[in-house]
Amino acid sequence: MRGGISTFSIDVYVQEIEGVWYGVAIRQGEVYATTFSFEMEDAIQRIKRSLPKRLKPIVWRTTDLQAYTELFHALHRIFNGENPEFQFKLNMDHLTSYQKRVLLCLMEVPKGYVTTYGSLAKVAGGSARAVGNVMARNPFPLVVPCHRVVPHDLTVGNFGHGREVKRELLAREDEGFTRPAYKEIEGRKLALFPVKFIKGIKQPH
DNA sequence: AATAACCGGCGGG
DNA sequence: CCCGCCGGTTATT
Repeated sequence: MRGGISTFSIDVYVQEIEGVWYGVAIRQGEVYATTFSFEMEDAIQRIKRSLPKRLKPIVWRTTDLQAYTELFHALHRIFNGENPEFQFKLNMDHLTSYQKRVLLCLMEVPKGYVTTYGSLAKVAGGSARAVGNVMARNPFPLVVPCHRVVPHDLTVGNFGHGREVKRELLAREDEGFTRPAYKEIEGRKLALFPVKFIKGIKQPH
């Protein structure tokens, strides 16, 4: 192939659980992308968009409960506001160093809290705008919780799956926290706000 | 390789 | 509300 870098195939699996379609891209035991959608085709398209050009996706629809049951169910549990162990290795080799830095910081935001684009930028570098760019292209939605990033006025803000879905995800993640907190990352403070602080989040009663 | 256009934001008036 | 700026990424030349 003319001395160029060869292309590799990567397996893309989709599976439906309780009305939600989940998708994962896996190669040699490592996860390259995850997604969810309410339509199978959309889930496949979202996964494909996340993959680097040189990876040729091969799509499988899995109904059998074998290799990746645990992975799909972890995604489904996060979707439902739970906090499962996630022991699969994420492969971020195809991301820029800035994307990796932002996503790794974001993984420090625990369920029940949100942070802001600006605060994430202060910790990870770049600007709030740049953080927004990273969020918009997050290859691991749910696993890397980009739904936990909101504008600094604590409105819900935007979301690739629609802001109503973002609102619902956050409402289900409520842990009853009532005070802001922060997490120290490399000497800088990442702001954490209870999900209750977000404007328009339904209170459970 | 260089430049422009595009945003899931912010902050000041 | 408006506006200038933000800075990484992608599209265009």
